Amino acid sequence: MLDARFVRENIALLKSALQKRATDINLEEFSSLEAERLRLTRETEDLRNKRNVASEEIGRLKREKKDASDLMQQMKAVADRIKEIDEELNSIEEKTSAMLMVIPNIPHESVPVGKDEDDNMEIRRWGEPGKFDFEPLNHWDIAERLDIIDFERGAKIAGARFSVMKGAGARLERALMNFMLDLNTSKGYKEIFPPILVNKESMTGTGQLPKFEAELYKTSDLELYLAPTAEVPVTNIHRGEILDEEQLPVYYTAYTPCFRREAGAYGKDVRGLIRQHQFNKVELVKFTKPEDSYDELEKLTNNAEDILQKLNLPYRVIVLCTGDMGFSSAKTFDIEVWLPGQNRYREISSCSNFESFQARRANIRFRREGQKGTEFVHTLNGSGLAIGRTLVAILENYQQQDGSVLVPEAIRPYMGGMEVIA
RNA sequence: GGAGAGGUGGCUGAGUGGUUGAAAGCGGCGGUCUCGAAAACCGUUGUAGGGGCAACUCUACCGGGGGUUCGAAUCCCCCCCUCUCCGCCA
Repeated sequence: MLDARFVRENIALLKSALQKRATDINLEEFSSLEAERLRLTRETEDLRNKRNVASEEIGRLKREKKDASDLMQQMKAVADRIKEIDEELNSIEEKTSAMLMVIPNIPHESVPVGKDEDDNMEIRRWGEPGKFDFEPLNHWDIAERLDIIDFERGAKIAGARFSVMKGAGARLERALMNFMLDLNTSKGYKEIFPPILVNKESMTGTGQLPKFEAELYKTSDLELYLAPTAEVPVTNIHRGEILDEEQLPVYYTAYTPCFRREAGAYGKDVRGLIRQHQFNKVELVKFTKPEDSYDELEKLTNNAEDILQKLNLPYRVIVLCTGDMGFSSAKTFDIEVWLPGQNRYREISSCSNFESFQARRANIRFRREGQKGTEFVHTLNGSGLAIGRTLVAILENYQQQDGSVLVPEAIRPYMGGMEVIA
């Protein structure tokens, strides 16, 4: 969420920023509603002041056993008027906050302007895509041959886009979680295991609601949603809090399952593990001072890359253009891993700086040493990494001609020393 | 699920419907004292939004939302959360 005052005072700037993001919000309407809101606020505050003064006087008169019925009569009228204005104010605020809630974040100046994913820019590559002297298979073919992922039974149990991990596949899934959590915590991220069901306030705090309800699973008898990413519960840890300057930056890492409806992705990635309704992910989350957040974004991205390097998986880093960025983000780097079975790079991590956008929604502030007042923190997060897609990358990059898959050295300790899945 | 108790400032904890933004204590900050520190003493110490160049001033906030009243932390209703006991359960 953007600051209401900022919006009404920067209409022009916003217009061009929002154009870049291919959204249309009626900013003039917002502005005039805001002006009305301010006018009414002043009026009601004046009336309240009048009433407060009079009420005190009434109290004094009564203590002195004098008649106050005249004044009380007058204040009754004032109270009615206050009520009237407040109702008007409520309806205006409902509108303005609803508008404010669906305005996306303003892209950082370093973000390339573009329309869609074709305008994203590659920043760097690491590793060489491996050469195979046989035709590399898709991960679902590899997995089915090894009987480590069962898509059919996943569909039977739950539906399309669900799967059952079995044997060495299940073990590998677990090994990857532990490997990533251990690596992340060794870099100073505190391990978190949060609730996976979250309330509406949390979803609103990080920006999933109110705009993206269709992407979320919601429980029927309770107002609880299944988290689509650990970003939601972990960022909301500090919702409504004022942090001390010396606490910052705060680093968290969390493994959680993630649940996404994938509405509107009907034709996409229907086979395999790439796009599932339920998947596992290890997330990195940071709370920083505003002046540090872009350095911290670089570091966070590097931390995610390090996981791929330790697994010796080739990848590239791209910066998303204005048209492809998520709603809440000011700047996003995607890390894409090389998948020989698809002969292309696929997203495996998305690292974003939300600046104060989420912090303002979730009201997460900090206080500078020796200074009056508070400021919003900047929040960041990135996958470190998506487990299922990492497993896919391992299967495809480490596959051998005989259909077996080598276990990357870094995770052999987590696999009980297993060197090959056959 | 049943029965009860309670949610007040960074923390502990008072609060009869009328200077209560809120006693007191602790903590924090500043000062006096000291070579320095502790102790003691004095002072200060919430957030947000309006107005003003500023000093300052107004408004709101005592879990959340409604209501009663000239006036609500205090009374009424709904919701949320915490605690205790019983039952059930991993």
